[in-house]
Amino acid sequence: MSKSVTHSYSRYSRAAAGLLGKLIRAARKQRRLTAQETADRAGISRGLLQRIEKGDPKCGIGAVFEVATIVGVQLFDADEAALAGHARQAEQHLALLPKSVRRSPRTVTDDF
Amino acid sequence: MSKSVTHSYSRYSRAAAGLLGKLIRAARKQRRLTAQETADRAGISRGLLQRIEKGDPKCGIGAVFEVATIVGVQLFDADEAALAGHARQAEQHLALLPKSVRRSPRTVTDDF
DNA sequence: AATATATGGTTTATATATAGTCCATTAAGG
DNA sequence: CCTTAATGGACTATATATAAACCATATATT
Repeated sequence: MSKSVTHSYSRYSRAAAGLLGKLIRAARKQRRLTAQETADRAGISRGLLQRIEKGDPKCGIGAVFEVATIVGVQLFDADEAALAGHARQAEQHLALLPKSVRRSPRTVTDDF
Repeated sequence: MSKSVTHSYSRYSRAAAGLLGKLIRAARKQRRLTAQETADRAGISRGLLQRIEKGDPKCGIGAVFEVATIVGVQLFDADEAALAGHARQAEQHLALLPKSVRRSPRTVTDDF
């Protein structure tokens, strides 16, 4: 038990995770899906689903997205086709940028 | 090494995680942020940032959202205020739904 | 009201994510 | 070019997420 670092997240991140959890829970209820059934379909445990719906930031993003998909919460406002399009666009954008960022010698613009 | 279950995610979930990673990476380059610097600001390791940008579904959603916020990728199209609004709305919606879903007695509609 | 079931919250054991190194490669900028 | 830094990819130790089983409570349905 050397030293737990207890990472803390920004208010926004916590709010985002919490919101997503609430949306998922609302969507699940709307579809009248049992927690157990939803967890089974997602291939996760009921306990993990509880934490996801509670907005626990330590849940794997894959599990969260999986559940979101199952209960019908759309990420990015998109269907899979649009998803692919976005990905392509993101990649093209990347191609135009330098492959590695190099900081300017003078101390960086780290303004607060 | 008893038995790794190797959970598999749906195509959509994987696509979503992958897209988010690409968006994050593109945004980081646009802002000319070093991987190390970004990781430092997010309070995570550079290795984890790499996995996030690669779209690894096992990354914690809190870490992903934190990085997304830092590099300026907006989730849910919203600022923090709108986030709170969404949360309120989701909660109100929940209030209207039964607190526990009950499956109809006849075998469930589990059609494949 | 009675009954059956969904949910919330524990606990424990195990798998695995993460941090923190390391090294090799690449590419930016002088 | 040459130098310096950023990146990608391994590897290890440790913290922790997850599954599974459990119990108590609340709630739906008869």
